[in-house]
Amino acid sequence: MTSGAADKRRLILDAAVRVFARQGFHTCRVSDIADEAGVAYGLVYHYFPSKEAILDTLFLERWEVMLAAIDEAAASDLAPREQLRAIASFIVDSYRHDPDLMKVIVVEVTRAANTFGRTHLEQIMRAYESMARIVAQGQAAGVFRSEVDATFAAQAFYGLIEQVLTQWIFSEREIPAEEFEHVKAELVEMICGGLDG
Amino acid sequence: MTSGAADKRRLILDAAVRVFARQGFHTCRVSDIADEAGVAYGLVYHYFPSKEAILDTLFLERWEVMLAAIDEAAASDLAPREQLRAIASFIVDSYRHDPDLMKVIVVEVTRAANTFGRTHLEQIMRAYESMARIVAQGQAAGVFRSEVDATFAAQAFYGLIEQVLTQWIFSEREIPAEEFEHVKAELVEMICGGLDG
DNA sequence: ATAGTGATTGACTCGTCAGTCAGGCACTCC
DNA sequence: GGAGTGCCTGACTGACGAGTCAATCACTAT
Repeated sequence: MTSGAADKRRLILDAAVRVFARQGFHTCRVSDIADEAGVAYGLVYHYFPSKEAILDTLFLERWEVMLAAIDEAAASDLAPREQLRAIASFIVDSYRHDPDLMKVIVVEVTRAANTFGRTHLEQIMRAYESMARIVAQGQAAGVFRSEVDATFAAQAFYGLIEQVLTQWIFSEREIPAEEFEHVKAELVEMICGGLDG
Repeated sequence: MTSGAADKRRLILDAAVRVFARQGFHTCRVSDIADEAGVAYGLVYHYFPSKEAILDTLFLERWEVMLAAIDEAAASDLAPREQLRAIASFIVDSYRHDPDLMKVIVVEVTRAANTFGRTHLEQIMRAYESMARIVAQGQAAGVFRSEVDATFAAQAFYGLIEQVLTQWIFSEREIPAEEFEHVKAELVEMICGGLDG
C-alpha cells in the first residue's frame, strides 16, 4: 500500500517530536526515535538522510504555517492592536495544541544560535519583518507611538511570546485553558499599554 | 609559584569562553579548550571534574555578579523606572564588556531548557523575582499600572533584554557604542511607555 | 642530597552512536 | 512461478571524544 509508506514517515516525524521534546536533540539517539516510532533503526535512514534532516523537516513544516498565519493577520483589515492579538493567539494556540512540537522549535531551533538557529535564520527573520510591518502601519495610522523603532517593538513582542512559551516549557505543568486565554490578553496589554500609569 | 596554578585555571576558563562561544558547548571538544588555553589535555581534568563543570563555573561566576547588581538596583532609592534602567544598563554593559561570555550564558544556559537551564533554574528564577519585586513596588507606589501582573511584566522586561542580546549574538556585527546606549533607553521606553499613543 | 607535594603532560581506553549494507519480505505484473 | 520493485530490518562498522593514568617536572622543606 502506498499510504502505508507515507504513514511510516509521519510516524517517524511524530515520534521524533516526542523524543526531541523529552531528551533534547543532542542527547537523544536515532535509535530512540526508531523505538518510539515502533520502527526499525534503518527505516529512519530510508526516509531521512540524517538526524538533522528530521529536525529541519519538523521546523520548516510548522514555521511555514506560522508565517502564513502572521501574514494573514497582517493583511487583514483588523486594527493593528488586534492584528498583534491574532498573532499572539495563533502562537499560544500552537503551543496549546502541540506543546512538544513548539518546545522543539523554540528550544532546538529558534533559541539555538550555534546550531540550527543559524541555518534557519532567514525563516526566523521573515517572521520578525512581518510583525515589524504591522507595528509600522500602526505608527503610520497614528494609533501607535513613533518613539519606538518598529523593528525593536516587533522584537519585544516576539521576545515576550517566546519568553512566555519558555516559561511554560520549563515549568512542565499542564497549563489550564483559562491561563492560555489570559496570557493572550495580558501579552497585548503589556506591549501596547506599557507599565506607566 | 602558587599564582601560576591559579593562572592556569583562569587560562582554561577564559579559553573555554572563547571556544564555547565559537563552536558551542555540545560541538566543541575538551581538547579544543586545552589547545586554546595552550595547556595539556589532562590539565583541564586537574582543575575541573568534567566539561560540564567548566560551563557551570562560568555561568555561576557571572550570574552571581548579575544578581548582586540587580539587588543593588532594587535596594536603591531610585525611581522604579530608573531601577529598571540600571538593570538594563548593567546587562547591556556586560555584553559590551565580554560578548563571548554573555553569548555562552544566554545560548548555552539561560535558553537551554533541556540541559543546563534545568540545572540552574533556581538561579535564573532568582533574577526574575528581584525584577518582579521592582515592578510590584512601582505599582504599590502608583507610578506603574496594576493591570499587568508584576511577574509577567518582569518576564517581559527580561525577555526583551535577552531578545536584544540574541539579536546581537546572531548578527555577529561589531556593535557601535551609541547603539548600546540607544538600546538601553529604548528598552525602558518600550516596557514602560508601551506602543499605544 | 633526598624526599615529598602538587602541577603538568599526552598517549591510551572504552563506551557510544550516526550512518551503512546485505539481505528479507510483500506485493504486483507478466 | 518468477522476476522486479520498493518497503523494511537490525547487526555491524568506523569515527570520535570524554575521561583516565602512569610518568615527568618544578619547587620546597628537611
